[in-house]
Amino acid sequence: MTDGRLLLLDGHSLAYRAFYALPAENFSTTSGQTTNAVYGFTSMLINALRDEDPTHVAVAFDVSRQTFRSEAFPEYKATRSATPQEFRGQVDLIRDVLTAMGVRWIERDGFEADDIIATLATQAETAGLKTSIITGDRDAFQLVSPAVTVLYPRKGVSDLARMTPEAVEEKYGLAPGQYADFAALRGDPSDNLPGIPGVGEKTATKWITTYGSLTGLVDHADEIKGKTGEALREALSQVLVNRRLTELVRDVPLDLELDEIQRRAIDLTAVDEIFEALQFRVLRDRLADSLTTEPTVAPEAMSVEPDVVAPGAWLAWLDTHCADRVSLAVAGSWGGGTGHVQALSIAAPDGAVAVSDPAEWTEADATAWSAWLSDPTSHKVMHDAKGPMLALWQRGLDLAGLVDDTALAAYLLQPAVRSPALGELCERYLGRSLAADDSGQLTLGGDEAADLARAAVAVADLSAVLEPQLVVRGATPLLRDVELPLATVLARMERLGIAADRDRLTDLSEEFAAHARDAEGQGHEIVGRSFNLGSPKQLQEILFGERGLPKTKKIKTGYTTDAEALQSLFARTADPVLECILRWRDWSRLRQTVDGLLPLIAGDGRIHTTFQQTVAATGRLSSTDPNLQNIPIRTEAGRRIRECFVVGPGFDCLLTADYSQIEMRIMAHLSEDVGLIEAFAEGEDLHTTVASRVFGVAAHDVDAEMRRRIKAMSYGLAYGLSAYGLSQQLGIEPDEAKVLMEDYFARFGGVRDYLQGVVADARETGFTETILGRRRYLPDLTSDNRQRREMAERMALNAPIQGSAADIIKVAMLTVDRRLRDEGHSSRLLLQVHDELVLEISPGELSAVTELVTEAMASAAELSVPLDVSVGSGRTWESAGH
DNA sequence: CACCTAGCTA
DNA sequence: ACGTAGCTAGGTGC
Repeated sequence: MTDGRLLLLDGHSLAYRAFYALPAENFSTTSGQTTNAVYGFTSMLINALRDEDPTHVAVAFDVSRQTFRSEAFPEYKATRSATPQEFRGQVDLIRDVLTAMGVRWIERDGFEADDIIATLATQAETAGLKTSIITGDRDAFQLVSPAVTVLYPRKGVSDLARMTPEAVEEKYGLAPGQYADFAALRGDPSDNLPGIPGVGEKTATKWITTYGSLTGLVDHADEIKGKTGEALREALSQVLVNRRLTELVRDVPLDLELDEIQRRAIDLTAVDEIFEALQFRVLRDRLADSLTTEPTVAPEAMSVEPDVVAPGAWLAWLDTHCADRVSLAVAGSWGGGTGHVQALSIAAPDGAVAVSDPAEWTEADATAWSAWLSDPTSHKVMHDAKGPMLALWQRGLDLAGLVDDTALAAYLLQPAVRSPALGELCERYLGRSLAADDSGQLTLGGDEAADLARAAVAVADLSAVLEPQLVVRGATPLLRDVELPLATVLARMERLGIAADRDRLTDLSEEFAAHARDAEGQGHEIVGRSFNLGSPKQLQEILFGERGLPKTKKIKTGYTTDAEALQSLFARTADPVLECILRWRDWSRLRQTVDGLLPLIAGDGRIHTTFQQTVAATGRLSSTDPNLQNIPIRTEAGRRIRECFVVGPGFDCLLTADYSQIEMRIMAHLSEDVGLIEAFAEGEDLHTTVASRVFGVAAHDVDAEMRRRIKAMSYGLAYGLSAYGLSQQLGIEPDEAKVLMEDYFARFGGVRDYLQGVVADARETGFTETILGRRRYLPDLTSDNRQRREMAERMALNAPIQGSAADIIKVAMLTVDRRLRDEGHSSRLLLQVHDELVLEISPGELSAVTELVTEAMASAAELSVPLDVSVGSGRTWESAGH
């Protein structure tokens, strides 16, 4: 039994921790039973069973306050206030949970849970077991040894400090064996054990380390000088009483063999029953996951022997094996709207696998491949097909008949997992490793053919595993009708790119750089020496050190020097260096943006971004290399960068079409708030209409400030804005912001009810959902860590709104793309910027395409308010904007 | 190379 | 601690 592991939990102390860590209002059943302590305890138990993977497990409880300690020292724990009513019943529920989970719990009259734990840990050490103890009582630190670790909840119920002998030494400067002596000297207010006046942890540690132990200290008590020495001699008898109480009993008569606390299989039916009664849906799933999720070490990759297909034999091979749905893996590279195919691999449903190098194709092979790839009735499954599609296009090969994409499928199942790389999915869903690098772009290394063949097989297996999960989830239409066809539309947009005015960008770069140099020079002159304006560290030294400016908001590395802080400093001190820094930042930022774009202008004079379809947890797209979704627009100089995105040769103009206030419209739709729906129906300026209702004045009496506040409030709502945040943004007192929010909700109560409902539902189900059923899982909604929990709540507020907007514009893009092609237009979609589409318009097509785009966007979803679209056109992105 | 700060977009 | 979702650049310290 050398590799046995014992897990011990202190039932009462952990339940107490949970009771105070988790807000009771978030944890009660519909019948009114408070469950925060049960939840927190059970959560810790499940985590520990998963993380410690014990062979033996037991939970110890205190029986009553009558113990040998209270007999020896009547004041022991006498100041503990009465157990709160809502806590008491929960201990019984915890016992029920333990019974259902097959975990033994132990209590003994006259002893505390810690004594039982000390006894079992001692027995286990003798028997050669390693022990992990989870307790909120620091007295257990005395048990720590090479064989015994204490896991002490640092904060809440999920953050455990792993107290090994080294950790105890580091934290207290003591060996675990000295802890009881130390605790006796320090005293313990929560146990009502008096300490020594003037002696805290520092002095206690010093004495113990100097004299080795309490006995050693007592022997030399007379030598200790000063007030603390006197206090020690005065309190000596109390300290010795304390010492008897802090020592844990290691030989409680338990009448229990270690065999009896061997971990048993969990009775899932019983667990389901009690978790159902406690309404612990999330925990149930977590427990089920922890039982089914297999080893952290991925097993061997499977071995695959691809067929060797002779040159000229591909037509026959494809004919024989590829009638049905097959998986296709491509090795190569792609990005920036283009790519290169190195090799292809097919895994057919009949088990046949083959790898092909296009460089070795005969003419007949090329024809066979081309026909098969472009045949929409030959169904293919791929992983992250958008990139390979670009590479295939580059070779003149078209791809059709794509019926599944495992990257998109995995993204819909778990959108919060960034980059569903094939290797990771293989380990997560198939429990085996894949010999491909993390990028998902297969590189042909050592045994290149075998690697690629393995990828093709993995894609087939993954697709088979993911598909039923999507069906259960109801996400199949989202994959089949939205994400999958969108991948092709995005690939087309990436391949097209947008034309850039290189000369103009070059001029801008020089001009912006000159302005930046100017600001830099002035800054150096004011400070009297040269320094790096781009270094927050140097700025801090100069501003807060040399120039003695008032400190700004604290950040990890000191004090912030962000624009907002510097502006407020300037308002107070008028220090001219601040103005130089801000000016330098503005110009160098613009120059940076321009300089980032210039090298990305391809040989065709166009910039080809890459749209990421599987990174944003809400369902949005993102854009990289370069990011064309954050091109400046707010400032005049910034807009000059937009002027460098131009219509390409042979086309008439660019057209931009954007949804106005789409998020507020979605809010009106989802909340069904009558007032907000009416406000949109009126067709007047939304924020003015809303303001007139909140402030109870006529629309023409709404002044700019009123409108500004309401606009900020409306937008803030969709982000989970607090009264404090609103006050910060508006520059008003928190109280005033609170009143504003109350007034707002008095008029738009449906919005408040909806927002509250979203969070409550998400806490219950574990996820939020968009209008197309796109989910976002938010396990932190039940976190005991307040910061994480509140963050998750804000995400829950925002995800359905931002995500539904993403759903809508994706549908619109599909319609626009399809209709442009179906109706014979050569105008084309180039960019998407969340609520805006940018198109390049062929001569003579402007009015038809304007109508087409407006119509497609407005009808992309049927909401209870109209979807308003505004369009503009011009020779540049800037002049097409509005 | 990873992290932080800063700043741009919707 | 206090408004969501992204991407990129430069500085800093390992």
